[in-house]
Amino acid sequence: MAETGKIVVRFAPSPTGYLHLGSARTALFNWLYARREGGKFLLRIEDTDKERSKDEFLKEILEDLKWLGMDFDGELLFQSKRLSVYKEYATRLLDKKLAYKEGEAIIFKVEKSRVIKINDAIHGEIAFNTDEIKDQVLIKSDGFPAYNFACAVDDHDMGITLVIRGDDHISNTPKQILFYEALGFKAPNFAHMPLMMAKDGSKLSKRHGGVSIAEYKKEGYLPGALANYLLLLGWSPGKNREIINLEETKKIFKIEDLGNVQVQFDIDKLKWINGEYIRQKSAKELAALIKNAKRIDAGADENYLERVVDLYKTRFRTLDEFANLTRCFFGDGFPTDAEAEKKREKYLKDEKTKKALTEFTAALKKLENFSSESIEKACRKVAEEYNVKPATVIHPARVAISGKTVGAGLFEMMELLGKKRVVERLGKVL
RNA sequence: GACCCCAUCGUCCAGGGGCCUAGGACUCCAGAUUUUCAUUCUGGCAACACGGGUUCGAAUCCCGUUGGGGUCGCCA
Repeated sequence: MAETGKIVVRFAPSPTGYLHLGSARTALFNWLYARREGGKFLLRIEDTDKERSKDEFLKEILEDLKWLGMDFDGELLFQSKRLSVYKEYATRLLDKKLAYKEGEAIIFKVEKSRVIKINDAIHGEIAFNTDEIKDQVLIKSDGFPAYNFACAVDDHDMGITLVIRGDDHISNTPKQILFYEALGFKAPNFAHMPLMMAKDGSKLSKRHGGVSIAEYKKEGYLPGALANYLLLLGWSPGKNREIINLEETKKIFKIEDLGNVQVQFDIDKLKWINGEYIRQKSAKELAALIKNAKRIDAGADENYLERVVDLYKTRFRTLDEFANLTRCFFGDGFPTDAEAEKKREKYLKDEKTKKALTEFTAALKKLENFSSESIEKACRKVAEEYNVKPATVIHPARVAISGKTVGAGLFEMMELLGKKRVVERLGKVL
């Protein structure tokens, strides 16, 4: 199967769960390495756990990889379809007396007091004494191969030249090397990447919020931004650069540049990067994304949606944030924040302010050209008449029309909402 | 516990013997702009884990300690 002289790497998920942030990062570095070296990026499905493997997980994993921007070469390889291959190799070891049977299972006999050395591309030399390694199951009683055996056999058969995987596999490596030796195969090279932990240094888990790529997709993170962030964990483009896309990265990525230090996932930085990517996109592109993801209920007019996006472009870092921020533009059922309501009431307790706002509302009603410019003119005029700062009118007005104390410029918001809705909403609080 | 990996601001990354009174980014704080928020701009807080060596000189090399992490399944 293997072409000589060519770089071949693989990503080998087991379809027993969704694609995890950590696995996605591993996949990304594999993909980058393959693309940079002009090699192949293969996908192998490790579905030897009959109970836990599910089609829906596989489907989602494939979808998420694609979403993040990775493509793979060749056919998918399913371990569950290669049972006879593993059995044959195991039988070979049985014949050579390197393994023995225990019931239906086939067990590999580990020779004691040997030193197995790995030359890891990230960690350098790592040595193990085989005294630390127990005899290894090759074929389980159910006829399925054990993980390490299937992994070694497949990496060989697929012609893998470099295995890039997490540090949690370091201790599996000497076992696999033993299998390569016994089978008479040349072992691939290895690169073990330090693991990703939660922000507090503990294991990345559900309690720390999202761990699956699907969740970030759902919350409205952009794939390029997520990939960019993951890239920065253990790698750097240099020159103090932070924002870099996959296209550019695949031209400069080198496996030697991978860090050997454990990293922590920081949602704040991800959000910042996502915000950067959002600001790079046009309102049109963002509107399309928002529409596709059904982020807003109303079947809003495209042009209108684009204008809302434009107004809020610097104010949201995820599509979810956009949806929460702009509910008042897509129907009258928007909620009013408790704090905002308090502020509005406080403003309107002042008689002068209330009168000014009433007058402002009346002026708006009479406006023929409901543009932000003329709205602003009207606002300033009223403020002057009542001898109050424009802000005194503006703040309660914003709460009235949007339910929030924060948002875009009031006059632009009003123009976009249109006279009818604005006057109605102001009337309700006066 | 045994074996293995790791150690620069809270986090990510740069720095790999003199260029380091350690640089950038996120976060946080302050200021400017502004109708709020955000954006943008300016400034600030904040780190070489500790102890021994080696060396004229160590964040950088070596050893140890401590700390964190991983693995010890007929899970993958």
